[in-house]
Amino acid sequence: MIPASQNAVGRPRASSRAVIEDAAAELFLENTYALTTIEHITQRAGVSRNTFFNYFDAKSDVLWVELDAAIDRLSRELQAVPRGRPALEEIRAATIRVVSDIGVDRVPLALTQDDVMGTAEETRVSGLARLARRSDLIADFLAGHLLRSPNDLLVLSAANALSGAISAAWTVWARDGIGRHPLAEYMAEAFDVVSNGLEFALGTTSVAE
Amino acid sequence: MIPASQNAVGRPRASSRAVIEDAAAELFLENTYALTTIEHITQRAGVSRNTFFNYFDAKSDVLWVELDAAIDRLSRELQAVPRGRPALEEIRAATIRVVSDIGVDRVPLALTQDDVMGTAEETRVSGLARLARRSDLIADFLAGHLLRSPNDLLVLSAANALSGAISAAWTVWARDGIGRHPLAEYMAEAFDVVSNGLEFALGTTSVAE
DNA sequence: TTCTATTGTTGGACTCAGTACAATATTATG
DNA sequence: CATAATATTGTACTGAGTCCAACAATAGAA
Repeated sequence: MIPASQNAVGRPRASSRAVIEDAAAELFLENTYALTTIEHITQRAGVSRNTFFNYFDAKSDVLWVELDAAIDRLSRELQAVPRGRPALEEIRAATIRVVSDIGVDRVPLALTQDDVMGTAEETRVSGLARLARRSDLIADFLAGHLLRSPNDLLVLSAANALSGAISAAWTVWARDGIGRHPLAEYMAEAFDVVSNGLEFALGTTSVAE
Repeated sequence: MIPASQNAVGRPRASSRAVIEDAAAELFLENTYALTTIEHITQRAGVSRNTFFNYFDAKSDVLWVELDAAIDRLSRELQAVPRGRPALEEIRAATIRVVSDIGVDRVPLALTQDDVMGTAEETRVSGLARLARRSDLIADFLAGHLLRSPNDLLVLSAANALSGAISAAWTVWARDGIGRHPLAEYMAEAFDVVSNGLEFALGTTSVAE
């Protein structure tokens, strides 16, 4: 409930959205995601409970701010691709472009601090919604560029597989500890796996014991 | 609240679980998933609200009974595969085995009646949890058979891609209208896409306008 | 049969996410 | 300064999911 006038002079007042994000990030780390209520967050942020819902549709949205932004960018990048280009290559290039400026600073909360925040299940489900959104984007793109229906089995399989691989890159990057290698490297490797085929990537036979 | 004694003589009393499932299926169709409360379901089923939670952890679980069973079976099938076998082939075979006896009768509620039940978003999120579980199964299997970590990027990418393709097969099968072709056929095609590689499946260049 | 342990079912009280809507404050714009 | 647009708040509500203690039903042993 600290009024803006108590801020240092001249300093621009932080937007409610940013204040809420910061408060949430702190509390998730202190008390885990599950034990943090929206009321806690808004109390610390010094706003009313309803203000939270002005900026987020769900508690879990705060976890995925960065990823959502990345998916938004991917969407714009894909829309900008002219027809006639090799579809798979363009998806790969767009994905890596979007991801290449994601550094140690801007990372989805959920990914890096998953263990700290406990209850991976809680966060996973909401994360999966992002996977689905990305699948939709890619499916639409593929459908447009291959002149097929977005409900086509080939299109859907490919879109889901690609989105899954992208997810894997994010996940492993985070688990390895961001900063080891840039995310773009993981992304490229994950793409290769599905592009070239699992048959090729995994080999035809598994390791004997 | 109808006591069992009012049932026809000799007929074995239906388990609460089945009664709840049936009531839910009816109500979802009548009023959509979103507008059906757990109280509605249990009232029609003639049990108390708490009994619902004896059998299901969440309202959405009722939608996925069949799919959950299929994933359980997949898990058992994979565990039974001896070491040294070609991993990808075995996953493919196990998946198709599991799916081959799924007919018009036993279908996840959520898939077939998605439009009827309205609000696909609601159902999608819970469905994604199944995709994740299947990814985990496959990742564990691959890790074991390739002697790699389940957190390995190759393993995770492959697992996610496969699980995504499997999802696509279910989805398209349902959208096409079950009964057109057996699910196993869709499944085989979806597998081919990721196994042989998207590069191959999609071609290197897209269609020009 | 009767006693007993186990399992299934219920009631009740509770927390919290998310929604709806009207009222008020704040800011921008003429 | 007046007015419109936007941000914020208060209040009241629904419904999912949890917890726990009480109670009913059933099976098995004696």
